Amino acid sequence: MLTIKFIRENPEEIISRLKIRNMDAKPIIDEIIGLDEKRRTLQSKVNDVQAELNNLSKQIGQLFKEGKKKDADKAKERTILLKDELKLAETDHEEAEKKVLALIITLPNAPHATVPNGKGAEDNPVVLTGGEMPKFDGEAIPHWDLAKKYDIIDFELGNKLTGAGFPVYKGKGARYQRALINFFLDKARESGYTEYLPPFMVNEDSGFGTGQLPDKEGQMYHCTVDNYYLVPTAEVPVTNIYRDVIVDAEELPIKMTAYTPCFRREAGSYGKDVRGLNRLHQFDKVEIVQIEHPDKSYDTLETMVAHVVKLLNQLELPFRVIKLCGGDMGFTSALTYDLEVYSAAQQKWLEVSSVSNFENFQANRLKLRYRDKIDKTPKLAHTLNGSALALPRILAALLENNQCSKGITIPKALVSYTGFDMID
RNA sequence: GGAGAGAUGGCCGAGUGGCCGAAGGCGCACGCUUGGAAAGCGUGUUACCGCCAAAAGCGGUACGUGGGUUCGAAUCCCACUCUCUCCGCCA
Repeated sequence: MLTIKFIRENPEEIISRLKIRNMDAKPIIDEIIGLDEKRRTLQSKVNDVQAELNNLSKQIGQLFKEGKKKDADKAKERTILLKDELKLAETDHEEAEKKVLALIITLPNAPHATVPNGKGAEDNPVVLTGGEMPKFDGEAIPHWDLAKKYDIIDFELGNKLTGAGFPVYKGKGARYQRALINFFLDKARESGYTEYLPPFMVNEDSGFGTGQLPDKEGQMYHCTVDNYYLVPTAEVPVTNIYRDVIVDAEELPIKMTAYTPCFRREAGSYGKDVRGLNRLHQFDKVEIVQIEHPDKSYDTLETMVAHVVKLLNQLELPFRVIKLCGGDMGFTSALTYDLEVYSAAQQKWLEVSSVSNFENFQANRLKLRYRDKIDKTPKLAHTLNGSALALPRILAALLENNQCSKGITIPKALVSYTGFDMID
């Protein structure tokens, strides 16, 4: 959520930055500013009446004490008038406030000035590539067939137990998952992130804090009996640790990592893209989250991307980093890098990580602030997060790219985690 | 699931209708003291919103949440939420 103060003070900047999202925000910004002005006028009115009322009440108490009942009764009559006036002004004020909020909440985050223009995924520029493309003599087998051949992932069994999109990992498949989770958590810890193991369900306040609610509840599984939501990403519980918190500026940056399963209803998903591990209702992911000083958040974003790049190098996967254009960015982000790995058998790039700076968009909802020694008033912090990494598509690429006549090899960096160097 | 207790500032905790944004303590900051520290003494220390170009200042709001009674509510009434304790069940 953008702050009303920033909108009020920098309307032109907001409008031009939202233009990067191909959005003409002028009408709505104008409306917000107009309503906010009205709101402030009404607040002054409310304040004045309330002040007079407070004064009168004090006087009445005093008069009673002095036994001047007549004067007190006279003052009481005046308060009756004032109370009506107050009620009216309050109602109007509340209404204006609600309208402002309702409009602001529809505004996506303002993209960073360096976000490229573009309509959709095809316009995202590649900013970095790395790793070696796999070469095969014959046809590479897609991972869903490999999974069956080596009996490591059972999709049909998942259908039986739950439904589509809930695969069952088995034997070396299950161990491979566990190895990857441990590997990712260890690497994050080595980079200075504190490991958390958060709840896998969150309440409504947490859903609102990171921006999943109120609009996107359809994407989360909802336990209606208790009104809890299954986490769609560790970002939600981990970032919400700092909801309603004021931290000392010296504590920044705060670096956290967590593994959680992620649950997504993914209402709109189609056809061949959802085969195998490409799109699931439940998947595993290690997330990295940082809370940072506004002056440093963009440098920090780069270090987070570098961390993920390092992981992909260690996994020996061919990858590319793309910068999302305005038309392809998420609602809450100011700047996002996606990291993709190349899948040999599917012959396409698969998104395995998304690293974003949200600036103060989440912090404003979370009321996550920092305080520095010089200027004592708390200010909104910046939040960032990224996948490091999401497992299923990584596993898909690892299976497909490392297949050979004898089986599927395991990257060197992982062998000490898996306890085996070949799936056969 | 059953019974009971409770929710006040960064923390502990007092406050049962006005003098309470809230005693006292802890913590924190600054100063004095000291060779240095501790102790001691003194001063200060909530957040949000509005007015103001800004600072100062002024006004308003907030004692779990929402409503009600009253000229006036932390305090009385109603509803809700959450927490804790005991019993039951259970990994």
